[in-house]
Amino acid sequence: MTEKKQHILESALKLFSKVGYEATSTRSIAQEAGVSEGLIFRHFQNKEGLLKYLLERGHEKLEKLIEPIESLTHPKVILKHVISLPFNMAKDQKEFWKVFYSLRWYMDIEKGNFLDKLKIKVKSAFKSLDFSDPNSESETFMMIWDGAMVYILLNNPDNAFVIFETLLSKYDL
Amino acid sequence: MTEKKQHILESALKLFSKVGYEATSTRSIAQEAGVSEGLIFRHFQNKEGLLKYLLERGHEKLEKLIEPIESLTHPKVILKHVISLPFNMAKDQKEFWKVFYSLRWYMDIEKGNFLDKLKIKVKSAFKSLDFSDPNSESETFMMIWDGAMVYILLNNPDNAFVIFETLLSKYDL
Amino acid sequence: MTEKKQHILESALKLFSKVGYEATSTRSIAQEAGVSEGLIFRHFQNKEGLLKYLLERGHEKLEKLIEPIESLTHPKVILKHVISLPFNMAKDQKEFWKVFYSLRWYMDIEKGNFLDKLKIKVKSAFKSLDFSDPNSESETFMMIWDGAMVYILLNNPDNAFVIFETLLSKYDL
Amino acid sequence: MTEKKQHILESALKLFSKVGYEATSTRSIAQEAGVSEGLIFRHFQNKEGLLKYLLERGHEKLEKLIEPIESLTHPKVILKHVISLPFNMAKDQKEFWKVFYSLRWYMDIEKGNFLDKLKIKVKSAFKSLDFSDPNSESETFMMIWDGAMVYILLNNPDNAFVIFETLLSKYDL
DNA sequence: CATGAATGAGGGTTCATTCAT
DNA sequence: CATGAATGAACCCTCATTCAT
Repeated sequence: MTEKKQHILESALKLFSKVGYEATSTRSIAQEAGVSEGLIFRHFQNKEGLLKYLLERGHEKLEKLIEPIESLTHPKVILKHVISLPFNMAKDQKEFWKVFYSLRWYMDIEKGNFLDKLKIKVKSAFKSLDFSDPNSESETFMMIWDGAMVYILLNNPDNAFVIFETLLSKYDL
Repeated sequence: MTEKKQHILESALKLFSKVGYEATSTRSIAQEAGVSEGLIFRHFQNKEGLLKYLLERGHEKLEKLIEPIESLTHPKVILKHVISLPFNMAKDQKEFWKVFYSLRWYMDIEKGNFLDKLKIKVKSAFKSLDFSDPNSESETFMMIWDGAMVYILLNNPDNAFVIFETLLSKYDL
Repeated sequence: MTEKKQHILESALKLFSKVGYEATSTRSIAQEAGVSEGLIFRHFQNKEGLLKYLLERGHEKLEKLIEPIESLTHPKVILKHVISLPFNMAKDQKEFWKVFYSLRWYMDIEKGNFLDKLKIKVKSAFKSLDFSDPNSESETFMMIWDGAMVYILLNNPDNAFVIFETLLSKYDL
Repeated sequence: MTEKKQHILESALKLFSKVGYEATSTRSIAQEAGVSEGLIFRHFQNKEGLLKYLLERGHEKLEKLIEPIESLTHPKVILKHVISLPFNMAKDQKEFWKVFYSLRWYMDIEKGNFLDKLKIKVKSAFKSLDFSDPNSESETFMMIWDGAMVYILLNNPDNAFVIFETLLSKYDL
């Protein structure tokens, strides 16, 4: 990974998350990265290749986020940990999620294993807690999780903590 | 409103919701509508004008959705009614929301009064129910509402009703 | 057929025949035609579409060249008429053939019916003249015809008439 | 001549003859040769340099083809020998001629001495045979020779031998 | 109201070529 | 000798938009 390739990746993520994938020209990426336009195509084949690469790298980072959760056992701790994720994101994670969330409306972006793994963990937690329908509970929980994610990303709220607390109370966490 | 203008609107909404606003060319709209490309610009000035028009018309329809809620008084009935909205959408409403939800990531789309009115109504309901922090409660409630909306639009699930029920239980509705 | 479309066709034929299809940019065609580059694509879809159109039009013109030959009956007159074709070409026919002859090395350009029709006529002539192997004779004749065509196009010779006569003598025409 | 340089030459000849000089990218040559793109430029300065080199080497090989003819004295033997050349070509000679023949439409490729030497030899043969106009005869003969060459290269025919015989009969060879 | 020819800026991409290593 | 990262000009093509009819 050369420095310039890295620059391209950073600039692309930044621009994709700021104005959207479609609205971002390869020209603007090159400019932002201080690089010739051709270099983008040498490294990533085409614009979509660059996007794919970005998404893969994003997923890899997310996988690492999940590891500490995997080893948790107490159900309420699990749920609390999962629901806290949207409220604790680094900047580049936010950028990644913005791209991801805006793209899923029109592109087949397999969420990879990340959200699935999360849901499985959540479901087992609800099972442990003797919920009558763990399936629907986990589905609903993840739906809310998604809502929280979107809320954070779009509004960047000051009162995130209060929302978080309110959410916890719904599940007695 | 001539018939052709109507065709343009329908085609645009269909395409915007299917492939996205940016990815939809005025040419494809004209083709889909069986109309010359120039006519789009005669009627709507430019592509963005067409979008704006579409969004306004969408909001108008939504306003009508809200009217029956406005007159409700019992707080639990209000909440139930509001949270049921994502689960009861006509086809063109879905198309509208898809466009709206995908666009809000990168465009300044004033949600208009619709969501605000809904939130106000919800907040007063929580107040009536003596929740300690009606503000955060309504904020959280609408966040979940959003999550439900996205969930329905993206997954078009069979088990929507079960999710709906699960959601109701969280608020004892 | 608008005037501008006609200009594009003329410019394209001119440039294709002068520097070759591959080496001719759509930009240069537009410039030569005094037309915006986009117009080429509106009228002909893409560069290859323009070429195809040109080739078809060329073939149509050739078909007309063949008509007077079709009605001939005397075998020697037929052969003489056919072999004279390369030596009697208008400017735009020359341009067409240059494009055609340079392209056939790497592209599947079905010669259309023109050369085939010519060969059939030639074969029947050789049959009438009681040649022992009319098939090979006509094949060879057309091969020489091709050689003459190339010779004329590439060298634009002054002594074309002498060559023509020399050729006739080979077949006692 | 390193092995890699040789690979480049072979790959270039192969690709030039298959898809044409213009349509062949230096990248594709490097790939085909299993070599870095930069190496092409180290060895041949630029793409045209590579072509020139190839053409020179081709001509050198042709010179060797001519040597046995140079020493011939009997005019009919000479003519027969010359006209047989198109029908007896090795694979790489064919590749060379394809490149040569497709390029001559738009590039100044001095045919080198090969064809000239051939023509001179042919002319002297016709002189020996007391043809009234040896000049035109040799010109015409070489024109037919060219036609045969093109015919062989483009059609790769099974019946080449019959054509050859038919051609001989035209000159009582 | 409606068409469709026409534009020109900008889109993604490929190209031959250079240069530090 | 050989690589491969990097360039920037040019490529074909699509876009939203205009305008005469």
